[in-house]
Amino acid sequence: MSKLILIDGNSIAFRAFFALPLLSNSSGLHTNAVFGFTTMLLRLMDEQKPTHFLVAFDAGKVTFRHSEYKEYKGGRAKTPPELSEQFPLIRELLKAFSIPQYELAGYEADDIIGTLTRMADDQGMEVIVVSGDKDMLQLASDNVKIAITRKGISEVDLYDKNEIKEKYGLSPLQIIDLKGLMGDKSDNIPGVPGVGEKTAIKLLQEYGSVEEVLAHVGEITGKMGEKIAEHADNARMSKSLATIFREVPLEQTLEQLQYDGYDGQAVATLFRKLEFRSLIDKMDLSGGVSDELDAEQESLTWATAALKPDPAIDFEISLTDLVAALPKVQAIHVESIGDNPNAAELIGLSFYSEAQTFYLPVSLLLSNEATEIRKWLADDKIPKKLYDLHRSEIVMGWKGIEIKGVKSCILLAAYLLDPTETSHTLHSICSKYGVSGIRADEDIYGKGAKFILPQQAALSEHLCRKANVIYQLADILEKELEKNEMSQLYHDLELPLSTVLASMELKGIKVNKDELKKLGEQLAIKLDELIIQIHQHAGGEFNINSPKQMGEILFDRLKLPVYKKTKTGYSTNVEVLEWLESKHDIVKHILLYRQLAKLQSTYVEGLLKEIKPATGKIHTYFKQTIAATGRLSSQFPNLQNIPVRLEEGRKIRKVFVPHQTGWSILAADYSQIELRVLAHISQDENMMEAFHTNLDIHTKTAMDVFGVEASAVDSNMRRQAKAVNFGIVYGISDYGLSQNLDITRADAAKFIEQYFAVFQGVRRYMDDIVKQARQDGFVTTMLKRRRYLTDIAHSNFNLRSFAERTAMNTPIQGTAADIIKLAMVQMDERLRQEKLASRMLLQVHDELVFEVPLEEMEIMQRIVPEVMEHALELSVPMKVDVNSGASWYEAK
DNA sequence: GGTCTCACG
DNA sequence: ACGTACGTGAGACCC
Repeated sequence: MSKLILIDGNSIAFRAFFALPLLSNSSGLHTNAVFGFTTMLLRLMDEQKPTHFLVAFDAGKVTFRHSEYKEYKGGRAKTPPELSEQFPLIRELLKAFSIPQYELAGYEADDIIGTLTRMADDQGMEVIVVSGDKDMLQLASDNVKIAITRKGISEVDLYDKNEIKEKYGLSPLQIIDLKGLMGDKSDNIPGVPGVGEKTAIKLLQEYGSVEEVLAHVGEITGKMGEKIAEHADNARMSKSLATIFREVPLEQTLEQLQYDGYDGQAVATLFRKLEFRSLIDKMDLSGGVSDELDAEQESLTWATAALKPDPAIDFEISLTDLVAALPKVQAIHVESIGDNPNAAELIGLSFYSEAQTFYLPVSLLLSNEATEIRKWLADDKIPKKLYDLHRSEIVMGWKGIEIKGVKSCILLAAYLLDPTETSHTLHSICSKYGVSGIRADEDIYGKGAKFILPQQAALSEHLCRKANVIYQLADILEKELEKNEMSQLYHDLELPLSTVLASMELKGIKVNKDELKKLGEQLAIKLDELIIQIHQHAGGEFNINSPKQMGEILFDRLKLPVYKKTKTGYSTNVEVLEWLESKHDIVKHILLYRQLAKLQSTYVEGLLKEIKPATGKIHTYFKQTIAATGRLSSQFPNLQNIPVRLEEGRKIRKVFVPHQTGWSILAADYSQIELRVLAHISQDENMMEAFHTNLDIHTKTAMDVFGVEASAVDSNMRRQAKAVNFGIVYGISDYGLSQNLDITRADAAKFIEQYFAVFQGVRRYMDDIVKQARQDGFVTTMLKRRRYLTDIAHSNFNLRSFAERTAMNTPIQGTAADIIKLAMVQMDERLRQEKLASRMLLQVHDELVFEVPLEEMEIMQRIVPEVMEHALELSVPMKVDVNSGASWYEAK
């Protein structure tokens, strides 16, 4: 039997657009509505298996309904440009799927669908109408079902005649009368004021139709009757507007809507352009690319890579043959399992050459017979390409094996090309750049509890394929980097940095475990006392760690005033608690409890878990390919957020000590690196002058903003000026500043205005960078690091404002990151040159931490600031403060 | 897995 | 009219 699917194209596009976050591909094209539309199509095809198909669109702005009622659809918000630009893509999508599409001037999609529904119904065809608009329910019949999207587009409610009866107690045609009485805000159809769905249904169940209701209006008592009588004309017109016109003069015949499926190649090509990776995988289109490339595919910059034939894979190769094959190897892959590289299990290596590709399990790699292979890996003069140099060096480093001569790291390159990309797995990079030939790790290994290593043959094939695509991707990505002028950043900074980081992480930092345990015991005593006191004040026991229970105690039981709410209930954060502190004695105990509980769980217990028993050290992992600004982040554990602001927490730093007795910890931090960077980038005369004369920048800001002498700046003025400076770096807004300083928005705005009056170069920079971001779609740092800002021209104020602040902040934060990274690479080099035993241990965004033997203390005190201050020359001097002591705590 | 809270620069 | 400061990671709770 034939089955016809009719889609209301505009309605589904709108639904998809508002249901999904604003996705966009790497060229800044928004794709969320297209994506939603696509998933809808795929599901319909899969579940319904239609024999006939059509997507109808509204044509133009004016329809016959406007001549009837010119306010029809008036007051509707304009279609956001982010959606408008997607309509051509949706048309393209339908073309790729070979699905007929149709529109007709003067008519809406509803009318086209209504007409076709009538025609199909007459022929006894089964029909499914898909829309987000409940008006469509009027089309239901024995053969016609209506699918209405629910909760965005992920689910639909399928209505047939009976279900409409069940849900509304009305026949399909009475849906029109329902609209006539209750109106429709979104189409600006008035209906009868005061009549909602409930009342309308009651009336229709009693009288049957709008006309009958009006005829019996005398019987309807009270206000309701008057209202209906008064708005009788409205009701009639509304009904007429809501009626779908089913006699559209169509050129399309039902036969023309026959659907015979689609060409996978055309769809795959479009999906690649749109970067619908998950869909490409789902449809298994990625593996199917064969030798013949169609013209369209050729237009993709990197599609040719897909031409590469499958590698010849040898997993039964002898070690002797393998060594003989090494000179031709161009790419390798180091496979390891586990999130934490310092605890990951090394599985094996694969090697790619044009002639053959082979796999070497870890057991063989570590055998005596593999010396030649390890030598090859450690040979700096043999160029290699791989994916994730940083992780590979750590994993191999734990086995005592070095990798040198790496000229390409796919992960690093992909990150630099777009640091905001959510995933940089080898598989996702392949999809993005049109390289086929590997499956996702998850496909091979499963995930979570289901994780399992496959048989040797399957494992070997998967890893060999990885080495193969690494080889293919290297060229593609490096050409892109070259285009973006990022080659130097990649080769001279980020790649060497990977090695520097790996060596820091492998060394680790010594932790005084006994001291840490002692701290934990002291905390436990205080926490126990606090728990008792808090429960007493509360008049009963509850879990203080549960924000939900805490909220109930404070606001329901103790009836404290509610200051702020979260999405799910009462907010109980520090800001709220500090506001409540004077109102109840329990609050100060809670505040102290929170502070100490954080120390106990995150820092005492958390750090204890990370100490390697054999060495007493902690080995963090600095992620090099996560932060959108170019900063590093630290994991397993995070050593970039060890407490410092409050003394109780700061004591945690006492447990970070040198790994040998007689050594010291040396910490060096940049003073005001971000504001110095801002002074340089903006070339603001006043600010540059301040740094040249080595003034305290916050005091200087206070002097200028308040118009007073240095001697007249009190601590409060300096504090406010400091907050303004922070705000400037973050991309200032009066609202943000007002929150931070707890002042009115108007006062905050005045501050900012005064600030810009004296720092005019800064104002110019802020204006220019936003303009430039709008023009280019991205911003850059001094070293050409790039961040795309897809929302910079968004119609939504919040999204656009956020993008604008990001445009202001990223060049500053990112350049600061560039500078300290440069300093790290140079410092590593310098330590080697000077043959020093001192070791670099940690980086905390503007601070480097070293351990230093006594005899090197003097030279390190000199060298470290020298290297850091001159890592990159700016038009203002850099300033670095150096401190040393027995632990990180003392090095302040 | 999402939410809240809080630690750092 | 809109209603956030920029960038991270981790622990606890709760569904």
